[in-house]
Amino acid sequence: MKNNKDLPVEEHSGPLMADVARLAGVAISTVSRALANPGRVNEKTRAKIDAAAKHLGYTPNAMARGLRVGKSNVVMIVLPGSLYYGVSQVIPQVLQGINRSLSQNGYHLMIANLDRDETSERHILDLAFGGTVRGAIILSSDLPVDGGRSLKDSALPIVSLLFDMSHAALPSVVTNDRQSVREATSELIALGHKRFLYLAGPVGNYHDNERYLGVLEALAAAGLSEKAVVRSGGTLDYQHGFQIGVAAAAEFADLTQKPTAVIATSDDMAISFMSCVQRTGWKIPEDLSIVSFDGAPVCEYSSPPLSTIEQPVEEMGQLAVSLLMERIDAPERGAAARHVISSKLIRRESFGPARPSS
Amino acid sequence: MKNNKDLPVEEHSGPLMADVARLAGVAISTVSRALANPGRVNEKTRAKIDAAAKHLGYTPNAMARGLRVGKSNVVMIVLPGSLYYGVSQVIPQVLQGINRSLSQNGYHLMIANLDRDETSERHILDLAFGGTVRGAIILSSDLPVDGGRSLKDSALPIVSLLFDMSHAALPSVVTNDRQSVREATSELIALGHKRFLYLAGPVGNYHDNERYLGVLEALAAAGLSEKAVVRSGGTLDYQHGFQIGVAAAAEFADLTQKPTAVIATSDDMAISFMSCVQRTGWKIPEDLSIVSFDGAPVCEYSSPPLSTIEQPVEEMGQLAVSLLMERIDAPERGAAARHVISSKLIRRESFGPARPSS
DNA sequence: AGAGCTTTAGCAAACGATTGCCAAAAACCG
DNA sequence: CGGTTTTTGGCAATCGTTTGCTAAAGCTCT
Repeated sequence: MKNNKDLPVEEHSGPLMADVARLAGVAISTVSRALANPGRVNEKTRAKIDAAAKHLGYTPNAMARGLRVGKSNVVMIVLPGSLYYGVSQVIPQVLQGINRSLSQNGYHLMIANLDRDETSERHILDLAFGGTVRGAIILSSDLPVDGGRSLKDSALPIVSLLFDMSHAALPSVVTNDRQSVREATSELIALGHKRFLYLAGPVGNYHDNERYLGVLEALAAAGLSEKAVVRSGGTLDYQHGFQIGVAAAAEFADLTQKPTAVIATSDDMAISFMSCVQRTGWKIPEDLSIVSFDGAPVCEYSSPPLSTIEQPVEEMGQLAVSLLMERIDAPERGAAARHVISSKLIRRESFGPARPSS
Repeated sequence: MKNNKDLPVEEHSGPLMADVARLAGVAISTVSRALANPGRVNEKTRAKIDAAAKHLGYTPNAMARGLRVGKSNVVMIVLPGSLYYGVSQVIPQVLQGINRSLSQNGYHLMIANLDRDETSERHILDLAFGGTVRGAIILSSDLPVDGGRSLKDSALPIVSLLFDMSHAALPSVVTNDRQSVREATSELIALGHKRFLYLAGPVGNYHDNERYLGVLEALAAAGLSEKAVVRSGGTLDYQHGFQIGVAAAAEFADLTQKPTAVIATSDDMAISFMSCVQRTGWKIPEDLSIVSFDGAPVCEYSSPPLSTIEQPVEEMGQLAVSLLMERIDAPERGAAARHVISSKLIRRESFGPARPSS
């Protein structure tokens, strides 16, 4: 390395710990201890050091510390490929809940990905194995894989949010999708509805499974056949939320026996569905009742206001973080509990009694 | 440091560069060169090294590299306090555009903040001054400050997105808000509208300023007085988008001279406003025309479908990233251009000719 | 004042990679 | 085969912090 002492001044980052030590008139190791472990140093010198640090605008170099102690203060969040995946409208709230909790614990939030292509997978694993992140919160049912590496094999503390991955030894924070949908369906049945249209999410998706099962359970409990529900869609990803609703409306128009109630698995599809069928003369809720899922704020202002099952995503994010903190502090793989937070139906004008005629 | 050679095996992270070197039968420095600068090493040995690295699942430690070379591969995004700030619906798209471009350039995306309290400010500055991030994209008109430190003073390459901060020497990527609103307003005037209601964002907000000026310019160009427009709201933050619309609808109900056209500065407020005034018997667009701003996908499915001015946020994000990359490569403070990307009005059923009666 | 205590200085070895340097080895060429 | 070029090996310093250690210093208390 070329000795560049001859240069006028090095365009370095900022003041170093050594600078603080010099200014405070103490040893560099004392500065380190004062900053990291305030208890182990005399109050007076600690104050002196603090003052010096503040005066210089000193900020410890995170990479140097991270390298030394072998851990970082960053947590990454892994998203599913399609941003919308069923909670489109609530992503910002999820992030907010997570970020707030992380901040309180002194961590930073890194977005590992938004797409889920090969490049992204590699990036995610680089973050995990390159020591950049200390933990991960994953909102997806499949763990990233690239080349020989897999997130599953990393020693990284991970918790799953919105998807139940307790079977894969990941602590999971989920809502009681199935039960909520069952209750909503039962409520529709009690209102006299006997034929249903179910607007599906992508086939095989965890949330679609759960929610559809909820419908079936309610039918069974009421002594109705599975034939009482028509499944629509399932070929499109949640990403195309609005398109699903449009397609479903076309499908609805072709049905000879019209259902009297619709259960949608996301607000987006419910909104576009309503818009389309209303345009063809159907009245909601007089002709057709609708209930959907997500709890997007906009539902309150659709016409008619849309009943939706709201997930307390912010609370869920916070819980996910605190579980992650536990795993970081006590990295016991194994005991992966499934934490259920109740979602709840918000009743609005989009549903009512079934028409006597049908 | 205690010598712990007696411990069975160290729960280290993973394989080191030294392990790769050993397996490939080459020197550690050769491995480093092969990985970082593939050109400077024989193709055959490079292949051997690659194979060894892949076999071990080797991932270079980002913090060690970062410490050594004095730079990281992380870019942070600084958000305004309220998540919604006028582009609520499009935050995910913005992030997506930014993240995709960053990935292509080998960078990772860190969310510096979602709130904007004191803790967040400190975190942001820690990231900036602690060497964690290599650059920043800021979506806010005020730069973080904490204690003695200010983002302004950091040597960090920064670009501003959505807000024009070229006056503060930050390259900025913005839309032509004012012009778009002016054109939309002119279009309404051409349709015979003479009295307007303007649904304002927070007073003093850059976007609110620009958009309101657009309205005024259109009025002036048509020879109309400024009195032709009633300003509503301005006390609530964009965060409360829907509430602004609700409040504005109440205000609208009290007006003795009803406007025939409404210009809203965000889709959220337009949607809730429509919902409320429709409930009191007003017909849109027969009685009242509405145009809003943001280009949220949901507008296509409101009733009636809402005309809105769409901002190409993904494209803007990409441009912001490429500007940032330039700044990183050639850190010339100064020449801070303002890059304008055109937004455009999407015409839907929410507006039409003014009623002759008024 | 000396014993017993807490606090600090100073030293040095990490953490895991990058990089300049020079010599050794290998490959290439006529 | 000698000479030239390309490629490697080894060494050592470096990035900025943490941390264990020992010894020195400061303090309190009898």
